[in-house]
Amino acid sequence: MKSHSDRQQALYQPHQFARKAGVTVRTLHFYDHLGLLKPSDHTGSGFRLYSEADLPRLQQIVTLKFIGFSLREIRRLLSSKGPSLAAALKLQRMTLAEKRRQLDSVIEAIAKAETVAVSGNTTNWEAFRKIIQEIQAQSQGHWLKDYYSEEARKLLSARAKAENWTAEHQAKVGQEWQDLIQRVRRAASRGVDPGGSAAQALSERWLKLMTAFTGGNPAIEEGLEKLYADPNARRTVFRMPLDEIVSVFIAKALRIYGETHAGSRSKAGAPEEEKK
Amino acid sequence: MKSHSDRQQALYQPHQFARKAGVTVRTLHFYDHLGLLKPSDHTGSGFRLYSEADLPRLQQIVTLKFIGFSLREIRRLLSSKGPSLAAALKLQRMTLAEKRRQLDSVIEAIAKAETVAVSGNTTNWEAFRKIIQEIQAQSQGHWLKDYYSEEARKLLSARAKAENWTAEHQAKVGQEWQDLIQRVRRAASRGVDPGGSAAQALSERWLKLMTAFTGGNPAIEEGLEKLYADPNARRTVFRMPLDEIVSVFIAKALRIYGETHAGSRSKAGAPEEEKK
DNA sequence: AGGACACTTACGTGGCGTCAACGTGC
DNA sequence: CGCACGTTGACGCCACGTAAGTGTCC
Repeated sequence: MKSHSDRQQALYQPHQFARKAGVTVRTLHFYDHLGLLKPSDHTGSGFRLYSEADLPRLQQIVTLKFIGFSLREIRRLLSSKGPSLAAALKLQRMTLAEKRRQLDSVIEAIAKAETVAVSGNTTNWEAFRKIIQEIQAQSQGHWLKDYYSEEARKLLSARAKAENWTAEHQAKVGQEWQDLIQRVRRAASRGVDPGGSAAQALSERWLKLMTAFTGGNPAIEEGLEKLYADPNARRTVFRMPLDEIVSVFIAKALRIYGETHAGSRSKAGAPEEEKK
Repeated sequence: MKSHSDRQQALYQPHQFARKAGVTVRTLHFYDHLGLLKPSDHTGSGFRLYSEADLPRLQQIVTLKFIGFSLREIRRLLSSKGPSLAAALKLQRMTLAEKRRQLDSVIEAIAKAETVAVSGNTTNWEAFRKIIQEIQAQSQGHWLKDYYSEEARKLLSARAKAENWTAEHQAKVGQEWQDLIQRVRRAASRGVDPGGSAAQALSERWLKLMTAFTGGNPAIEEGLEKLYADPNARRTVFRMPLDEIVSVFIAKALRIYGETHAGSRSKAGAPEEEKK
C-alpha cells in the first residue's frame, strides 16, 4: 500500500524479516545454513529475500523452540514425516516435568544446605556433601522407580538390604542408567544402525545393567528374554520417561543382539535379517 | 595394611581417583587443564598422582556442580576471594526457582496447546502460536514485576493501555531485558572494565530500555538520576533475581556513564529522539 | 611381553554471538 | 559518494566425550 516496492508481493530484507519474528539476522543465516528455513528468493548478488509466506514457518520454529525442542527435532516435526506433533508434545511435556522434579530436588538441597552446612563464612563441607548426596540418591531412587517394574524393584531393594548397598552405590547405578539412556538417545536420533557395532555395544551395556540387579535370578532373567523377544513387553519392565525413540531403538538393538548371540543362551534361533 | 605401596601415603592413579568421586578420567584431565584441580604429584614420566588430600577438593567441585554452578563460578567460590558461599547459594537457589517458574509456564503452555491447537494429525498453528505467546508474555510480565518498582509498573501499565501495546510487544521488552542482563552478567564475570567502551555501550542500552518505558516522565527520570548516583538506590528500582554481580557492575558502569555524559542531560531533557 | 593403564592433541556437541574482511543498495 | 546494510568464514562459548596415535606400568 505504501507504494514502496510492492510490484509483486512484499519482500523483506533480512533485518526487517528478523524483527517481525523477534530473532536476529544471524539466526536467519543459521537456519538457512541448516536448511531449516530457506528464503523464498535471492537477488542476483546473493542477498536473501524473505516473503510473507516465509513468516509462518519461522513463527513455527520460534514457537517450537520456546517449547524446548532442539532445532533437529523441529526440523523433523516440520518435515511432516517425523512423529506427529501431538505425540511429540506429550513427550516433551513429560520430559520437562521430569526436569522440573530434578530442579525441585536441587532447590530443596540448596535450602537444606544453607541452613545446615553454611554458617557465616565457614562451610561444613562434609555435611554439605552428605546433604547433596542424599537428595541425589533420593531423586535417582525416583529414576529407579521409573525404570524398573514393581516386582523388579522389590527384588532390588531386597538385594540392596541384603548386600548392604550404600546411598552412594545406588546413586552410581542411577547415574549409569541416565548415562546409558542418553547415549542410546543420541545414537537413535543420529540414525545409527541398531545392528552396528556401536549399537551392539550399547545393547551389551544395557543387558549388563539389567542383569547386574537381577543377580542371575531366573524369574527376572525370563522377563529379560521376553524383553527383547517382544517389543511390547518393555511396558512390563519400563515405565515412563523412556521415550519412544529410545525404547524402540534399544528394543531393535536388543533383538538383534539376542539373535546374534542366540546359540549360547536361548532356544530361539531366528533367521538373520538385513536392515537398511 | 595391605603392604602394597604405603611407604608414604596413598597415591592414586587417575582412574582410581576418578572412581572415588564418580567422575571420569577425562574430567580430571580437564580440571587439571583449567587449573581447577591439580594433582599433588607426578611421576617422572608425566603421570598424574592424586593423594588423599586431593579428594575433598574434587568432592567440593562435584557437589557445587550438582548445585548447578559453572566451573568458572566454582573456581571463584573455592579460591576464597570470591563472594561467600552463603550468598552464592542463596543466589543460585533464586535463579533455579526462576528457572522452575519458567519451566512451569512452558509445561502449562504445552498442556493448553495439546488440548486446544492439536487435534489428531492436523495442527492449528495460529492458535498454537497465540497460546505460547500469551504464556510467554505472562511469564515475562513476571519479569517486569521483578525489574520495575511498584510505582514504575503502574505508569508502565497505564502507558501500555493508552498506547495499546500488544502481548507481542511486551514480550519483546521482556526479551530485551533478559538479553541485556545476560550480556551484563557475562561482561561482569569476565572482569570487563566498567568504564570501557563495551560496558559503556551496555550502559547506553540499559538507559534506553529504562527511558523507553518512562516515556520521558520526569518523576521516573528523577528516579533514574538517583539510580546511578546512589548505588543503594537500585533497590528501589529492581527487585530480585538481579544478582549482585550484575547490579554492582551495571551500577558502576552507569555511574561512569552518567559522569562522562553529565553536561548534556542534567534535569531538563530536550525531546531528542532518534528512535524507530 | 602383553594388556591395562597413561599421556597429549584435536575435533564434535548446540545455537547462535561476535568479529573480520569485503561486496551492495538506496 | 557515503553509509547502512548485506554476504561468507571463522572462532568463541561450556563441559567434557570420543577417537587417534603413542608412551609407561605391572
